[in-house]
Amino acid sequence: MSADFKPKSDFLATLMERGFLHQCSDLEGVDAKAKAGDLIAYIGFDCTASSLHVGSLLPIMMLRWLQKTGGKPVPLMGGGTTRVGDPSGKDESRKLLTVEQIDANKESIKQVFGRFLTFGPDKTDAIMPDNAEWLTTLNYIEFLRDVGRHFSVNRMLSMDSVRMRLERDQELSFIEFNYMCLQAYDFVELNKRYGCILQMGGSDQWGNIVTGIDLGRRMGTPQLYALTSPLLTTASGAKMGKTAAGAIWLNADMLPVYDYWQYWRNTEDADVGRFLRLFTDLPVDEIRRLEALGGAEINEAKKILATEATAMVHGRAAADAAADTARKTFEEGVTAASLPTVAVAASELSGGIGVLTAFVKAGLVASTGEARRQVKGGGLRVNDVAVTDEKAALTAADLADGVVKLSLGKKKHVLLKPE
RNA sequence: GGGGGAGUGUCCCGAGCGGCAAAGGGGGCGGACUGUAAAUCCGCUGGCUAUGCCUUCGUAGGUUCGAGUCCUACCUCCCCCA
Repeated sequence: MSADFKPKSDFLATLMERGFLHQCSDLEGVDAKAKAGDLIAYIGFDCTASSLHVGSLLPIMMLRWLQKTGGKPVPLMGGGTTRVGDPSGKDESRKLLTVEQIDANKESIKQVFGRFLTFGPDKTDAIMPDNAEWLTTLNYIEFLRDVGRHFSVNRMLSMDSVRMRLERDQELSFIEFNYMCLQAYDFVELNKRYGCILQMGGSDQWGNIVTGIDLGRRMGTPQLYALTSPLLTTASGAKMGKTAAGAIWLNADMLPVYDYWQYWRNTEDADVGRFLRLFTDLPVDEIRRLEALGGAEINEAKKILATEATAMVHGRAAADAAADTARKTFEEGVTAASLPTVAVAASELSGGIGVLTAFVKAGLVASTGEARRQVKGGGLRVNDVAVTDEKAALTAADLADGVVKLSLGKKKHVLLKPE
């Protein structure tokens, strides 16, 4: 887009320099607001799971930079919209979450934001409203009269998200058609309540955000703005944050810190520079130096990426510990006590556990059948010795320093600890 | 309302004469090669108390020694006509 635009504000300068900017409704308008120091911006987050995952990291980082450059970040919890259920996944028979589940998820998600943003009562302190506050009390008739009349169905039909569905003859439910109305209304409500003038989000949110701006104009808010970030994929085209083992969760109780560190450590060469810019606070000059490293030296950059990104979510100490565990495990071949640990009953171990079962217990494989196949392929190791006999049993004799080290492939290790 | 078509291995796409744990991809996982990368090559990709047993092809019945495959009803989606 406007590559020739020269931002005057630190906020936009940072976003552009680090690769966060995909589209903006009015660069100069946002720039002026940011420069003046009264930019209040929000991003909405779903409460469908009890943790956010790596996919949400990019928007969170945008809020972080906003705060660092003098703006006020507003992460909005979708407590209300989640009750309706985002219908975008096509024939995903979406199970409606109970209100209790949503509230529990919300509480769990909140913790993560504390790592990235400073909350409080001051001007640039973050606040975290929940759209349930205003959505759940809406009256249908009133909503139609006050808000619904401002929506032009003609215009909504012309929007990409809708048009593509219609052109492909795919089902578009009424509720989904309404989703953008609710989101647009959020924007207006946040403006009235908190003076929020900018909504950010992924590039897929563009249409919804612009609809909010439009609604705002009709309902008499000041000029509102939209800003989106690019859709993130790895250099090989895979979606960020999903692996076969599951999503890369941000909460430590859903994914061990060590595994989180490993996720970043295994970044593809071609992504290192981009990810350093997006997911760490390192100065851009430093990143330029790191991404220029060639051959095996790029691994140093990956370790820095992993540690910095992990420190952001889990704290510096935990990140250093993960880095240290990795160094011992991979570079020195030593069993580090801080590898992810799974407890087993001591009595069970003394009686002997089948190797296959042990690997299932450790969570390294999903079933004994899979374990069996991995044995055939030479993928399982106990205390760094390949498993060849699937009928073998683990006993107390296999304990080394009080634990049994189980490995799947070269990278995944779990310690089995009797208790 | 009438006519036509479709729903397959719980990641996705997709073949499937009445003998089917079900072709082929993609994705994923393991192995080799490397640098814990990419690319490439090879293997695996329903479950279990495992030379056998159990569960899978929209749902429920039926025909048959035997049904993903044939019949009936129902559900959902798509197309054409009204």
